[in-house]
Amino acid sequence: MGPTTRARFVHNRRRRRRRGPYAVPDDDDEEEDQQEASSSSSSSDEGEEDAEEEGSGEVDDDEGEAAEPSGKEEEVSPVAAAARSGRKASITISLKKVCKVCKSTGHEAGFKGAVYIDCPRKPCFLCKMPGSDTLHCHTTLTCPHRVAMEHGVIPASRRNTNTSLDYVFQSQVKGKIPMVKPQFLIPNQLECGNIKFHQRRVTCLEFHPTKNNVLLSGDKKGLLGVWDYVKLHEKITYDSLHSCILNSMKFDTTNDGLLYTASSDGTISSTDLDTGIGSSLLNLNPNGWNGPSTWRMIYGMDFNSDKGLLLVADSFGFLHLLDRRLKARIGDPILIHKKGSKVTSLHCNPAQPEVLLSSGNDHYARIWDTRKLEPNSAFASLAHGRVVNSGYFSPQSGNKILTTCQDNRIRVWDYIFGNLESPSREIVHSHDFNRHLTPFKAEWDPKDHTETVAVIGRYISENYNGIALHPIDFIDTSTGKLLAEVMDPDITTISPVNKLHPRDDILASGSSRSIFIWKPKTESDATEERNREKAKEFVYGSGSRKKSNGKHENSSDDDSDGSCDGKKKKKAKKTRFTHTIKGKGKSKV
DNA sequence: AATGAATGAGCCC
DNA sequence: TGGGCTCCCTTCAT
Repeated sequence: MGPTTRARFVHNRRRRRRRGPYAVPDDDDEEEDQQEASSSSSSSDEGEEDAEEEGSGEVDDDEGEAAEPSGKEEEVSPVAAAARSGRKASITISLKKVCKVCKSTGHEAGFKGAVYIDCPRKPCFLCKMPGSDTLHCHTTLTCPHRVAMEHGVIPASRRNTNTSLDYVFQSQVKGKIPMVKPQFLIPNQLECGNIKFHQRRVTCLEFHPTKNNVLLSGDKKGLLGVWDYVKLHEKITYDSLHSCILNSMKFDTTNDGLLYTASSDGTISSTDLDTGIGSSLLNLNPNGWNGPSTWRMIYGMDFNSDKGLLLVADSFGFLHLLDRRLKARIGDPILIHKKGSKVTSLHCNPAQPEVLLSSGNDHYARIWDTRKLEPNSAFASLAHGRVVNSGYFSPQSGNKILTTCQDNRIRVWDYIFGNLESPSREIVHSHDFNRHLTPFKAEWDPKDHTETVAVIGRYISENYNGIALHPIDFIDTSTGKLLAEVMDPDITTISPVNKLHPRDDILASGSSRSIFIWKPKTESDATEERNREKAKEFVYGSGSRKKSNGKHENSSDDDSDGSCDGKKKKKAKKTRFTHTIKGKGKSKV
């Protein structure tokens, strides 16, 4: 914590608190104001200490501080801080624990070992209900949705239940779903990991539609990687397709070799993967950079195979239609989300390609008929609590909708032609984020005929025997039940990008700059693992939440991978990848 | 080991 | 409507 931070801290005491949809009640601010006035003593536990803080003036209790390992904030001279802020030195000294989140005393937030201790004054980080110091409330650690994930479902408040239409819908849905659910294998065993193939974080993944072991990946720099994860050394990268974030990839369903890519540079590229020849299909910024207010970025894209149409949405709320053969735009752009707001994703219905689902920063997901597109002609507008990261029709019947919203809820609509006023289910799940990460997107398992299983990375960590890990969650969207948590003690980073193989039981995940391939555990894997665990006195994947003192062991991730990477770097600049992990028996150098 | 930067949405004025 | 400020479990490089 630097001196400037300290200065900001002093300054911040005057700030207005942000009020989100689930913001804590007002008394929080009032209390803070009282502290500022330092006149009346607060009724809270911290009151005494606050008074001490404000009143004690120049004295710094160094002796008391020495025993406080986490009292970093106090080490900075307030005089220096004040000097930097250009004001006369008004000395603010905290003697006791200071919460780095709410800046008040008496408690501390942050990691204690692998367990994150919440600030009791803040909303639950998972379900966003008010913090534990307010009436009837809890912190993230004790959130009912966390303790038992299967209780994370909030049933929809369906006013029109039991209408005759509902029965019709139900029977129609049921008619399309095979009654016998095939055995579902969770790809929970780390097969291989490719390290620093990408120089920036992975933003999208896609399996090749016909070549079974080929995975494509895009990153924040616009690099496209094509990788055969069985023949580990077969890798091709394209670095000149895009100049920044590769947001979406789609194969031409009529030509497997043709890949369309959408980027925040405002262009759509078409690349022939057999010849490596690429061409630009669309450029929304033909006049170059004229500042952020005019720069158009492309996030959502999908391909309508019936019409040979490419649907593209920009960061100003507009939808563009593109004829693939003519390589020309069709008609004028149409406003499909709030003007000036980002359209985050597009998806054509697999059963009826003219039906389009769009998601946006304007807190809505919308269903459109692309045959009669006009502004405000949406078939339905699905309201969400915050930004909608993604929306997908179910992969086979196209009858369901799955959305991921930054209000930490996954929403499911069971029948798109039914009552869409409110979702059939809301599933509380941690996937909101604050900058720096690729947005989380819950995605259907394309192989699941029952159209219930979805996969999504988890933001908040769980303490798995002393290591804070961020699992990749498999969720039963019909019940909200957590089917599986996929993680590995060597992967301590968050995996926001996940893709399930269209035919095999394989999961590809993108975590920061690395890509990982997961397969189901075989019997021998399981035995081997049990033995290893025994040896290590380490019960992996039990989901038990024991206290421990190992914080994020990020170093373990970097240790072997980084050193390997370093050696590779000397050899060849471009071939930075090829380091693989098989299983979890990693030897540290 | 501490620190800062990259970076986007929400909210306030 | 736009600029400015803030933010909670990041990640990585220096």
